[in-house]
Amino acid sequence: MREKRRWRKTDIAAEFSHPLPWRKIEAEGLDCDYALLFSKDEADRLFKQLEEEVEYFTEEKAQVRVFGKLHSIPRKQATYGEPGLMYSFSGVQHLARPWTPTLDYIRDAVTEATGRTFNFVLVNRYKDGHDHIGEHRDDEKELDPGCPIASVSLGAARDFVFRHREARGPGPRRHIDPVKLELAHGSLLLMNQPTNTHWYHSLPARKRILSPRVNLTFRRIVSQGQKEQRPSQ
DNA sequence: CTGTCATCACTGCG
DNA sequence: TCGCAGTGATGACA
Repeated sequence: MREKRRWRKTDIAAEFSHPLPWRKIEAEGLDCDYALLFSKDEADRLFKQLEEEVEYFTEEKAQVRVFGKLHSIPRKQATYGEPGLMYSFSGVQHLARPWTPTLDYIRDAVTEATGRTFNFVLVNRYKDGHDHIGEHRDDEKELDPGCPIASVSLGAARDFVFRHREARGPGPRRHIDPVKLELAHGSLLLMNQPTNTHWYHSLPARKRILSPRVNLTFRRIVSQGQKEQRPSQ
């Protein structure tokens, strides 16, 4: 959540009529805020609507080469946002589709709750507990470094794990306990700076989970033009 | 142009 | 069922 901001009447009305009980999640270099954004009934409705609306990348666009072998990614992905926005991950550039009504609605609810605006969302669908994502950071260079990433969870609750970059891999430099939490149906997790520079996160497989989860990570992408604005000699 | 660095998901265990 | 170690070709960047 942003501390300093200009208050508007609509903000104040929203804050005092529906104050969200935020849980602060902190560790060395990690700063997150977690809250239940939607009631179960509303989250159920939004999940169903997204299952009808969202068009995911086809299998061939969702292949990645890892250690010399091609694999289909163990989940489905889609990107939506302002017309013309491009986003690159896993070495592939994707063009954002225009906002759907439900993504529009959820984006506005996140803005209402956080005072932040977003121009892009990455949708990840995990069809069951076999689908997962490995440790990574959301550190794409086109992201606005001052804007948190807002992660909305709908569907099956899943474990979520943060690990410090110096406490992972063979021969970790330091021992730092991982930070684990469960992302509930209808929840919102804000990942504030500098979380994504020091901590990797993953959604590990949970083979007893049989139902799908849809995750929306709202981001602010800085346009190419803005990025190139820097003082010249 | 060249070297360095980070990356992604699977298999094969324990 | 979970999680760790080990597996490298590719692109970004200085």
